[in-house]
Amino acid sequence: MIVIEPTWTPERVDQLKIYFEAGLSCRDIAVNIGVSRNAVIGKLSRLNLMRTTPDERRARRKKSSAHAAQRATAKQQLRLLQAVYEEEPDEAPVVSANNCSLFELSEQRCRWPISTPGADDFCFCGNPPLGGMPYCSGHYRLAYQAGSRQRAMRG
DNA sequence: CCCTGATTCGC
DNA sequence: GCGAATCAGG
Repeated sequence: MIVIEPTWTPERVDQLKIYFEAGLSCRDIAVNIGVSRNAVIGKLSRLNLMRTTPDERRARRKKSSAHAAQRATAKQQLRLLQAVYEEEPDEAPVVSANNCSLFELSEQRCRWPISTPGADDFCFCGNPPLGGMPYCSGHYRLAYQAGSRQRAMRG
C-alpha cells in the first residue's frame, strides 16, 4: 500500500499536462489532482508550461524584494480592510453620532454622504476612516463593492 | 470582496 | 524541486 505521496509522481505530471492542455484553470487542475493551486502553478512554472508568454509575465515584479519598501497600494489597503473586517463581529457602523457637514470634512472623517445632497439634513458620516481610505470600514464595502458579486459558481 | 495567474523565497 | 506566501490584475 502506497501510503506516502512522493509529491509529483510521473502520473500526476502527466495529468497536469493533460488538464493544462485541456484548457482547465489552475484551480481545476489542482482539485482534480488533489494538490494546492500554487503547487500546480509552481510546477507549471518550473516546467516552463505557462500559458502566458515571457513578455506578459514580465509585467510582474521585475525587481527582487530586497527593498521590501512596499508602498501603500490600494490593493494592500484593501487586504488590510479585509483583515479588519474579518475581526469585526458586529454590523458595520453605518450610522454614526458624529455626523459632520461638508465644511467639517477632513482627512480623518469618513466622506460617506448621509441623506441626499441639498437636503436640509444632508451631512457626512464623519467616522474615523481606515488605512488612509476616505471611508470608514463600514462604508468602505458599500462604496467599493457592495456585494456586487453574482459569479456563477461552478461545481 | 472573491478569484486566478505568476513570481518570490524559505525549506 | 517543492509549495506557501505574496503580489498583481480582473
